[in-house]
Amino acid sequence: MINRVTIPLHQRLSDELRARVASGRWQRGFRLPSEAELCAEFGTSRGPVRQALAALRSEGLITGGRGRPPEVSGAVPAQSFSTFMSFSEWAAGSGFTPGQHTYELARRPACAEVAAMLDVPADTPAVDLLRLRLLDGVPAMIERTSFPADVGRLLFDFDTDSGSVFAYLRDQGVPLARGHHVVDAVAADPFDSDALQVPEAAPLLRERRRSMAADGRVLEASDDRYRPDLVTFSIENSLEARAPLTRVHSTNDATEAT
Amino acid sequence: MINRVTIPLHQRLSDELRARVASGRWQRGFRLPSEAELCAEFGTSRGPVRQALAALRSEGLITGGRGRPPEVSGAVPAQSFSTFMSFSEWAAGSGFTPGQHTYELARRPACAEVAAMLDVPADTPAVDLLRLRLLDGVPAMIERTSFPADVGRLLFDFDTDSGSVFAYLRDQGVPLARGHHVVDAVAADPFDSDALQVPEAAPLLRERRRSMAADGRVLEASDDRYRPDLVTFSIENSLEARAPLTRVHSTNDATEAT
DNA sequence: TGGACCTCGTTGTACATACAAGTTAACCCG
DNA sequence: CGGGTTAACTTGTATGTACAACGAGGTCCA
Repeated sequence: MINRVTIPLHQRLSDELRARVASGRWQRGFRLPSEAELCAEFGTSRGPVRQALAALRSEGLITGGRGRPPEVSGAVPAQSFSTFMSFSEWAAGSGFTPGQHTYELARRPACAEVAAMLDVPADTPAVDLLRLRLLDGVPAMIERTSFPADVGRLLFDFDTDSGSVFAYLRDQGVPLARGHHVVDAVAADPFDSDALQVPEAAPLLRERRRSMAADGRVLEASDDRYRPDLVTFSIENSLEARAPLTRVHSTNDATEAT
Repeated sequence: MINRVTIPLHQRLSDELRARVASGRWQRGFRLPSEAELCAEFGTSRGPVRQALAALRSEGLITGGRGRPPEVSGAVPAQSFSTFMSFSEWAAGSGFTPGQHTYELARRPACAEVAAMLDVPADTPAVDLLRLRLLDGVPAMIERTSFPADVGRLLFDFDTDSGSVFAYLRDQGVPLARGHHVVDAVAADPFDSDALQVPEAAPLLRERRRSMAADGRVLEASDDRYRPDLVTFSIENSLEARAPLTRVHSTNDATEAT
């Protein structure tokens, strides 16, 4: 039974503060109320307020230090687990219409590479999914995903052209809990260049991902290749907060600071 | 005057715990002592202990939840601000010998791109630094960095072939506090391919960086191009902890989990 | 023997308090 | 009028307490 009646107070606070920033009510540079004022407004003690502010700070949304009330940094906010894991959710949240075209959904014995990524013996049954992902109808990413058979089996009851595999699997109870990502660059192979409409051997931004359950079992492994003129990754770090990573639609320059 | 006599308790605790993991005394999967035991060991209250554990958790070093003592996750630990900002520090910490060869250190009016990155008017005096970075003597990265004149001026008193510009500037009192990074992929231009010893138009992993003071003034802007077979970026995220980003030496595969 | 149940230990959440450290703004004096 | 000092305010750090939520392991009964 799912028991979601009690949302912790500090989380409700951080959600509320996040919403005020997102709505534009609190603009960049806005000096937010002191902890004491927030306590008074929400009728709580300092603990939850500080916990909520710490969460926003770790996301890079606010800055500030001892003696000075926090300020809205206006930086790119860090992305939650599901937003970072799901292309569809990320695209929708960024104001684009995500799309997809499925080339292949196949069950076959795992080849050596797939077996290594899924952490299973070679020739174990696996399910491979090959899709082209679109942003507002424009080809943006080639997605080569493999699943263990018991997870991939679910996909044959799902229209992979309809939307988010991540959301579907989560709704089916697949306990995705952690992700490990490696980002590098590769040259487009003939298939990539044709699908993404770029010259052959053009540089692509590649994210290799392994998604795991809490106990470490690999539930999904993927090789995603992005058109770097369309999608990049962005990081904010500072002396206080370590670097959270976000995937960002690249508007052909890195100098979007106003 | 630098006043560093008092290191906060929770930070000493997290440093100690981090050290135990790094030393191998606490291996992957090790179930660490309960909060009560840690309190007893260090003679503190639960507050600092929880603060230290929260720091480790946000770095992805430990996992765990309600009712279950935390466990060492064995994941790639997040990198601190200075480790992530400094190629030299990162390389040394990863077990490599960093090296560098300076092509050019020049003072000239900022061109349009540099001016935009540094957030100054065009033709403002700026200092450009062009260096090849090495790992164990192997070309790994091309670094094109620009500084405002008052910061770059310091470099003319520094041997840019000797080591870390980041550490030098920090020691000179330059208050680097925040970084904004954008990662994408580009094709090697003729100069890149010659310096990095890769074919022309080979894909390179690019990190564009703007380093700022706490008040937002840009103190450094850089375009770093990595050989993707030598350096990649790595991210761990989870339902609890958002994604910190790390730069990782790529050992030609992404499946280094044992 | 096996399964349901309960208890105990552990972490998450929340409140109250106190002091230290840094920032800001007002104030006073030259 | 300007500059330095001071006082008030704000956040960081730390302690203590209490209860809720959850997991694991043992116990008891069928």
